[in-house]
Amino acid sequence: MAISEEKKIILAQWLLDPEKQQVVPKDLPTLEAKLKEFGLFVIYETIELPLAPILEEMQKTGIKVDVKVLEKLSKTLAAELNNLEKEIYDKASAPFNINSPKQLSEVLFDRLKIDATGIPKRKTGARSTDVETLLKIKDRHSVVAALLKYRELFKVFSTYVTPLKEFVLASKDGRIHTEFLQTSAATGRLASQNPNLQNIPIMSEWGKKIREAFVPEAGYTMLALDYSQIELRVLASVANDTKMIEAFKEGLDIHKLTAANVFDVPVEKVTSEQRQLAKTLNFGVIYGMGADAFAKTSGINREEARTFIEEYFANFADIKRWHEKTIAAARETGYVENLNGRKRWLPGINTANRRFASEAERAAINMPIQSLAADIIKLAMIKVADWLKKDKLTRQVRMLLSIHDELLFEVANDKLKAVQPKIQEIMESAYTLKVPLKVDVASGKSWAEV
DNA sequence: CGCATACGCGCC
DNA sequence: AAACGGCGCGTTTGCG
Repeated sequence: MAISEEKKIILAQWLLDPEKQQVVPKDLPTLEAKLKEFGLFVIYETIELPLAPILEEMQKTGIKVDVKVLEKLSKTLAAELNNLEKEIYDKASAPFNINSPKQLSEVLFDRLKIDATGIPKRKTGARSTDVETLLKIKDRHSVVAALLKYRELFKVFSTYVTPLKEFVLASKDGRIHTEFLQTSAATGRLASQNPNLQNIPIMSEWGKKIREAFVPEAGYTMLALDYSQIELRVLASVANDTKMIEAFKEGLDIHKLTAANVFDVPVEKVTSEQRQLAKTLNFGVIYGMGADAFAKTSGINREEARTFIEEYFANFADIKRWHEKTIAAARETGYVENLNGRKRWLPGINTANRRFASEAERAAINMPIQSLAADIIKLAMIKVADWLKKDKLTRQVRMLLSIHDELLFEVANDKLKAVQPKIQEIMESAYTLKVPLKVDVASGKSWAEV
């Protein structure tokens, strides 16, 4: 499948400047010369160009949705929301627009006189009404529990159930055809829109119910393969951290090992609380998290948070050095890049405004990790698609979705047993890091089951 | 009336 | 008080 010149131009322009900070050439020959000059031609030719027709094919394929499941869900939610609405008006002694944060904050803090001390202000000065705030004041008024429930259900109803129903009905073939965006994320990740199928709920009980609506075609089975801790593996490899590399090579529980190091206890003595804290630390390091954010998400005070972070960097010294090196390089050049040369310009990195500079520093830390993980899954998609074509399996195995570290397929039932380990193998060998890549596999009769 | 913004929230 | 990276999207609200 040929790629239009127009599409090539857009891809090239995006690689040269993912956030359109600069003026980039408009004609392909000049663009390709520029790509070579900036070391971007290889990912252009070996990743982005081959990926484009694969994404087109996935969009055309779509994913089957059982509308009846959604319709049933819709009715249940509508009824429940109706009850909650009445209960909230009753407890607030007056009707108001629950979906308006402005009106809600007035009801809670002015009319019902709930104590607003310690409640964060939004940038407009309004008192926050987000979930975190509501949880804080849950014990102070009985309306709050109903509000939390309402928020959760309304989100599911308005963002997922209703629009998804519309999309299936509009498509005529019983399938939803999302659009994959190849040039919208500054890190090189894919995005999905109309509808976004990369943010379908999974955590809540309602998430499972929604995912039950995503089903394979008759005679096929859903197959999901996801990279286990890919970003942490990329971090270990990119920062060349001896201790973390060793842990992944040995197949150890990385969060438990982190806890053992940070809390200076034997691995077998690590408590579940310590492991959870270590897990937050590990993720925080990928995002360039500071002590305040860590304290907040872990429910500890700032001093403890500082101590733990210090302890973390004392143990994973190579990661600390990599952070410093990465930020220094970004200040020097004005951009960061991953191992494959993919770049992101950071205009804020040298500004005097600490807020913007810190924001750029966190992006600088995150980009080489997130973007290499994105490259790896893109390469895996290309290799899987090549294999399917070579083995004439394109009818029996359909790639449906790519969700950052996960690939979803529908596979003809009689091919499942053979195909599953093959795709797993392709994904695990798609890229060579200093640690092994691990892929978890699951299959089932709906997206909920995988 | 359409559009941009603020707020809030789902996912990785 | 906030400052944890990357997205897309629904509703409300203010503006032209």
